[in-house]
Amino acid sequence: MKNSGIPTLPAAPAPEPSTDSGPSNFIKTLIEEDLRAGKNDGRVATRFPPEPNGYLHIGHAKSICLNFGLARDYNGTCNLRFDDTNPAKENAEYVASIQTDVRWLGFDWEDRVHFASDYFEALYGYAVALIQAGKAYVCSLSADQIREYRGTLTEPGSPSPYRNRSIAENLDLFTRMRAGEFADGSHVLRAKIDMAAANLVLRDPTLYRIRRLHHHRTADRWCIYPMYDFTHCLSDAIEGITHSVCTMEFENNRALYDWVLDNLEVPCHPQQIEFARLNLTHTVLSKRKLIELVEKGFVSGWDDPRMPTISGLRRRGYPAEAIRTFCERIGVAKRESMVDIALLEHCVRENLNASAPRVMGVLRPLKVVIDNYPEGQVEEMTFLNHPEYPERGSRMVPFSKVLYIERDDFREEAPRKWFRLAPGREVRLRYAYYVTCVKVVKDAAGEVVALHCTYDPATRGGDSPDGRKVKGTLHWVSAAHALPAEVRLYDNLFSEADPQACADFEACLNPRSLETLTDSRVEASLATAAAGSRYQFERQGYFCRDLQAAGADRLVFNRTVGLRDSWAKIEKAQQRDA
RNA sequence: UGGGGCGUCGUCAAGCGGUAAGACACAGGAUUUUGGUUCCUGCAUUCGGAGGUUCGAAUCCUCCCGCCCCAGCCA
Repeated sequence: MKNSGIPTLPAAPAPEPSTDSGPSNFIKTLIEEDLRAGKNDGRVATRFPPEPNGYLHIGHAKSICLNFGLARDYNGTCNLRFDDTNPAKENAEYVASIQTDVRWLGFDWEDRVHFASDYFEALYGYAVALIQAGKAYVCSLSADQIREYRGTLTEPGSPSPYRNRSIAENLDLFTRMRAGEFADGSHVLRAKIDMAAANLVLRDPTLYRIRRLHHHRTADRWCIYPMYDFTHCLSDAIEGITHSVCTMEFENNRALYDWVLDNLEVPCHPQQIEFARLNLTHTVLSKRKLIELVEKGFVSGWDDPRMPTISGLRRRGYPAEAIRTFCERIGVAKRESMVDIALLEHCVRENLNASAPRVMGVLRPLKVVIDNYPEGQVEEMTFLNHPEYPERGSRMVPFSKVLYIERDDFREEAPRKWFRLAPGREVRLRYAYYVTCVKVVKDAAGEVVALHCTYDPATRGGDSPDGRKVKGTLHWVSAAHALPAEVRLYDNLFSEADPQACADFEACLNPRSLETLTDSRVEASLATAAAGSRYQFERQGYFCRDLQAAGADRLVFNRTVGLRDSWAKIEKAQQRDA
């Protein structure tokens, strides 16, 4: 620092702890306490345990960022584990998509992909051990009867008539369950805990059920499948997980998680910690609802750019880094919350503003003829790829007599504070010339079909030597040089902030969530845009070349998110005041 | 009328007995060849409510109120 002669300031305060691991939260606090107490030999091991029964969404991203983030922050590990104990709902397509999505989000499980189904044999052994300890029994009540015996929230349950079968009989029955001697649903294995427990989860929970279903990994080797509560805690213990992070709805299940581990000889006893799942305005994040949107055709598929799925957001053009930033900013706590989707969009704009090259795209073209521009002349104008970073270079864009500008940039009758084009008004064409509107051409229906302007040759590049100021700057494209493109404008899937609260959630769907523009024009440099590459169409928003349509004969761009639009706000306020 | 959890700005969220961080949103203003970006400024005398303890309470105690989860052979 140069000596400015300014008196020395008091010593600077100690630097804040490094922030690159993100803000703290109650889980980090807890882990730090464990570390200080020397628990788990200072080891931190987490896991992300999806059930492969659907595509991952932004809510899962919160959990992924949390679990992998914890491992990163404390020099630990995070496993990817598929909780695949219910073959009725799970399949290999989901397994594949989940791996793609976690990787795309930027996380690496190295060689630690696991499947609960890999533990089926071990789990069976644990079940046998429980039976031998007199802590589990085969129950031959029907599902309906089990429910009746369970009691209610306020009344205790009553013991199953099979509760006191001998260990030998239980062992025999359980062996035969595995051997396929019994029909589906005829018997289950239950833990013998307490039918009067205030926590319903502890009223002799089912551990195994008979299901003759083909499993995507174990094929037809098993006809009995373990339940979540039995599987999850043991899988955690087998993998040496230290902190088993899950969402709040599993809080009641923690008692059972602990019971199983306390009543079996296991390598370790991980700690289950619950946090609140993410809710986002104007969308739904329940797998059931998401599946419904796909199956009823309200969207084109799991990766429809309107979907809150990772694959949808990816196709929409959301950078993985922006999603990670979002997950960091929303924090981690236990209270139920509803995050404004505006925060997600903010993170996306913030990321794209810095990274996306600027480009010209006219969404709804309006023809403009420059009357005093020489017929047949073409000038190459210099456009900056990113005005804030001149080092990112520039490119040449052709200018000619016939151009397209945005329809929205012209008004026959200029409202108050209108900076854009109107009859007699002068504006700047970005990086080109000042032009003045001298004539409006309409068709028989009175629709404006073209504009005639004059240009000021002295303003080449967009600056006027006489210091004359112009308030509006418009983007444009040369009619003869631009490329036709299809542009898809996306908006919130639901018009209501909380679609869950809608009596009929289908009625809350936003009818304008997708608008397809088939006659847009983009600058020629976009011809070679890679699938998935992102640009800012100046003054419009951020767009991404569609992943699916990239191979087609025409250019297709998806609007990731629009730019903030303060003119829209001004106009809205004017209408309100009127 | 059972058990578990949660109530701090419009929305998230710090705070852990010493006198309410931050972000988004919103509202002003400055700069601007994107009405973008950036930059200033404003935005909870009060922490669900009522009592109490204390020199001092969002933080401790008591009672009350509200919201969420649990009665799958789902996860």
